[in-house]
Amino acid sequence: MRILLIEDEVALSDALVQIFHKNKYIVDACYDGESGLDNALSGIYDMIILDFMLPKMNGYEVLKEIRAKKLTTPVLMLTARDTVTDKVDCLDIGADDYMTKPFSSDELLARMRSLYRRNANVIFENVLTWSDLTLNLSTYELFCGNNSFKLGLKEFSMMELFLKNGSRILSKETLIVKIWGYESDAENNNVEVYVSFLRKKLAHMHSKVAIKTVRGVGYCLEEKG
Amino acid sequence: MRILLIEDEVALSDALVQIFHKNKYIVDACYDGESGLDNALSGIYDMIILDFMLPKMNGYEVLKEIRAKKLTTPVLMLTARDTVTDKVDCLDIGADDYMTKPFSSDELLARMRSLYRRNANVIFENVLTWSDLTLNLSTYELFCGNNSFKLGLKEFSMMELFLKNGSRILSKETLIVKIWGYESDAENNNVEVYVSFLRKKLAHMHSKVAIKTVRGVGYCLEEKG
DNA sequence: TCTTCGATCAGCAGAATTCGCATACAGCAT
DNA sequence: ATGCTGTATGCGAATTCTGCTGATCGAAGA
Repeated sequence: MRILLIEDEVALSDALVQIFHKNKYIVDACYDGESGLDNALSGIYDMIILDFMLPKMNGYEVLKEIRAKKLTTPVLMLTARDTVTDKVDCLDIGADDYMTKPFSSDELLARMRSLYRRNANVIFENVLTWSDLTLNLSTYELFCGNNSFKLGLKEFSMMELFLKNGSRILSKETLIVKIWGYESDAENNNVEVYVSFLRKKLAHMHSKVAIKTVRGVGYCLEEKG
Repeated sequence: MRILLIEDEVALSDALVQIFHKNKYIVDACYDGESGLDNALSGIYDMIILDFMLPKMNGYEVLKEIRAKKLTTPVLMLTARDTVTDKVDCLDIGADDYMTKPFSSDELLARMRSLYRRNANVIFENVLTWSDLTLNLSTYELFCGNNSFKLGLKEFSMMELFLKNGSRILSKETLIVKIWGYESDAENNNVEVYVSFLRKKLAHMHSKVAIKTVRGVGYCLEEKG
């Protein structure tokens, strides 16, 4: 697991880096908001540990910018500010957890494990992967080996849902609600058409993955071979 | 969002139910560990709020059992115990967040939103088990040991009913209503045909479970050996 | 206890109908 | 113009249903 630590108190930062190393994590440390944001946007991290009080740009702004750029990396806020509104604000703009100083390193590690466990194999470097498929969430490109396709918005949304759910079956109603929205008059046929488009592209790329239909129920991904 | 609240302090439970209602969440409340676990295993919830100190079975045990049954519903622990080891233990056996009493309801709601947001597009794994059989409600797969079968829609609905009712007898009329719907001209023979399909698959998997016919009444599951 | 008879059930195979697929085309926005 | 999106249609496939035959069960009477 690769971690980005954004924390300006050098003593604390160093201590955490040591602890993370002991736990076999790869860590990069930043000491101000701007460089933290730059590094975060590289998209290579599995988790970001973010302090609130930072030089140049505070943690709240960094987090906001990260989410505005559609980066989905899990963020754990780590701060001395413990008012409820601070916590609520951060959680609501996209933080995944929030710990107040002073804190126990064991608890921090446990919370990181918990967060990572739930998102394991789902999002890595801001792309979604499943079997030999990789979907870039920023460019809407779908990769399989050396081949790639740029997907349209609807195709992309559908592929995203499939990749996030793997072999779990998604009903057409679910797909309609998640892709076209709760109130829409999209019909089953719309789903079928886009499934057909995606299948065509998967075949072109010789992917091992196929979209399997479960008659009367919905669709799911399936790995061939 | 449908929430299961497992909390034995009635005053707190009632207050939370009110708060959840205000936020348009659907809530079911349980007051002890055993009934909480039963309800959790139904698999219909999007999130579980779980107290630690509970009659009959404590929260730790409930959580352990939930994860042992491969249920992936997010669980937020809510408890008076605030030692680090308690937190670490719970997070490591599968809790997604941990709050200590007393807590702010606003923070609770924010943490719930955060947890829900991150998993918004993921269908949680839900399974039903009885004896050596496990039915994955997300993939329509029926497992027995290493063997598995993908079930069709009607087979699946029937198996789901059987597993939910265990050794309780289900009449053909009940099965018809639940599988084919209230208004349908499906006849007893339809039920018999699908019972036969399922029996064939159970035999193939060498399951200890058999569908027993109770002549003139209906069917139920039976464990052999 | 054994036998008999009617009712109920299992299992198969082929028919039917629903459901899904692919393609074509029109509308719209960029 | 180009590409994305939504709608319509006929074909194809798989599940689901129906009808039938033989098997099994259980009650009642000898």
